[in-house]
Amino acid sequence: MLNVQAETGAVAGRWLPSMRQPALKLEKDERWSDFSEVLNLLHFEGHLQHIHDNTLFRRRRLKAGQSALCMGQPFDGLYVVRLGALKTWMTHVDGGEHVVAFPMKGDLLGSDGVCQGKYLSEVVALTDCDLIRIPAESLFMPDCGCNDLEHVAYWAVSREIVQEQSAYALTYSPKSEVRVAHFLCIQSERFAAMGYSPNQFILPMTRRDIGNYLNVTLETVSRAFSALRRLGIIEVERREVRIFSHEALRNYGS
Amino acid sequence: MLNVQAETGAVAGRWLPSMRQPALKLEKDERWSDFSEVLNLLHFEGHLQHIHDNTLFRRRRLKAGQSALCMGQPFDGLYVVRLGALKTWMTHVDGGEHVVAFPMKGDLLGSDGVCQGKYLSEVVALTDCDLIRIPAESLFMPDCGCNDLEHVAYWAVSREIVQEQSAYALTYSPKSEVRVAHFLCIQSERFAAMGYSPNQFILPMTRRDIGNYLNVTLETVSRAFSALRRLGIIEVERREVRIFSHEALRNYGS
DNA sequence: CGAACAGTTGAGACATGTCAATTAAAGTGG
DNA sequence: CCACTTTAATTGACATGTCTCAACTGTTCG
Repeated sequence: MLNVQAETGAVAGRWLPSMRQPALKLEKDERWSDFSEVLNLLHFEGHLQHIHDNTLFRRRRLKAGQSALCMGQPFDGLYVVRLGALKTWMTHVDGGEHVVAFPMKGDLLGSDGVCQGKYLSEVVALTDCDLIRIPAESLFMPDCGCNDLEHVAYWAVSREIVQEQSAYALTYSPKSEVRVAHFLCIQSERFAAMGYSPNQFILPMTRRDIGNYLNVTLETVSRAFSALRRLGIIEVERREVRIFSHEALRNYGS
Repeated sequence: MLNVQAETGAVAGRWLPSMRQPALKLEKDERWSDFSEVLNLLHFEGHLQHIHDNTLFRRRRLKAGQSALCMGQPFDGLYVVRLGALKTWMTHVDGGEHVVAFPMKGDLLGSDGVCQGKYLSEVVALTDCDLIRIPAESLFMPDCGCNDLEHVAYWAVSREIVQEQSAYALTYSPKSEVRVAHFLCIQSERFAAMGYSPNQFILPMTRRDIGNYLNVTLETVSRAFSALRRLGIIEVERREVRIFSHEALRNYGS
């Protein structure tokens, strides 16, 4: 029998009546993901106890513009991005929007919700998205033995630290053009890591979002794009970006 | 018998020969901390299975200027600051120093080392320090049942995410004086959380460190301090800071 | 006492923010 | 299907904040 303990009672109840159907069909059901898919998405390479865990996780579809997580909402689990692009941000005291990250396929959402039991940032879908929910109940189960899931979550949250530090370091460069160049480098690498082309991609976010991420105004971002275009390093037409020289982009400003 | 499995074989071996001494004396030994002290330092308030865990953790003393963790070193555990102040930084591609955090009493070190098995930032002691080591071996023990320690680590690493996001948001404000004012606010709150006076404290870091943290030059930090002093909001004499109006400091620039 | 370092302050250059005008694209309602 | 509005993006002119370079002071440490 398939293990559905990871899902909430209410949702599991909706599925149980059709349990007579063969398991094979369930595995093809697009509304569920299994443990191994989560591990693949996260690129987890550590060692686990119960390698073939049958736990299933419910997916959650989002339309572009829909909110994935809201600040202050009680923590109900972590989410792994299966498809799409999102924006994590916090509202500054003066009302300004501070963009923390642009989560994409394989990234983790909600890791700031563990320690206080509520989410501390807003997450919105920039494109249509598909998330996998790792319910809070299954993250820490006192009555079970070794918990692979908590171990993976621990590892993934630690990885978030690293990514955030990198992003933080991104805003270090004194010149805005260098920051934008570095931003494009990282976006390119992320698309490559997801299996897409690193030379040509479509940015899911606006100039304003990039500005709020790099801590500059949207006009400065736009001017930086234009400057890089004039130098022949990139081609940019609205959201579409083509990189001619990764080398020049990486070494720009140094 | 006291549980020393959390310590490495080599270090435990150095202790074992004196095991005939009464346990009471061991508890008073300043080189060790127990689980409950770690929980108190972290301000952990969640629920655990084995509330009275006798695991002991070895402390590590550092003189001001000594390195606590080095980038690239293999991950050997997490550290909880018991005393003192430190600086976490990463070297930027152009050789510049990007300060990530100023860990103090109750803060966690090394959380960026979990996912790749090596530390990704440098940590140096700004003052004499006392750290508590949570060894990597004890963080994930496959052969034991429920692992409270991993659960606490998971929680603490998540808290790091939040603190880093806050710090990140700190560099949001366009004006450097506002950033410095906000920085002083947060330092004040942290001293208060550690049981010290929020109105008067001594900064453990240089103007350059603050600048590398807030992404401005040291001269700009100095000028911002002077400006806040002229406004009568603070008094500052080298590292000594006295805050006259938390209200004015918090609302400065808005 | 001299050397190195931390910190303050000033003057000028330069980068970025602000405000504004313009264009293109996308969504809205008759 | 077509005005109409809204939003995203680009670009220019100007004001301003910050960086750079520099001089100077006070402290700490050999």
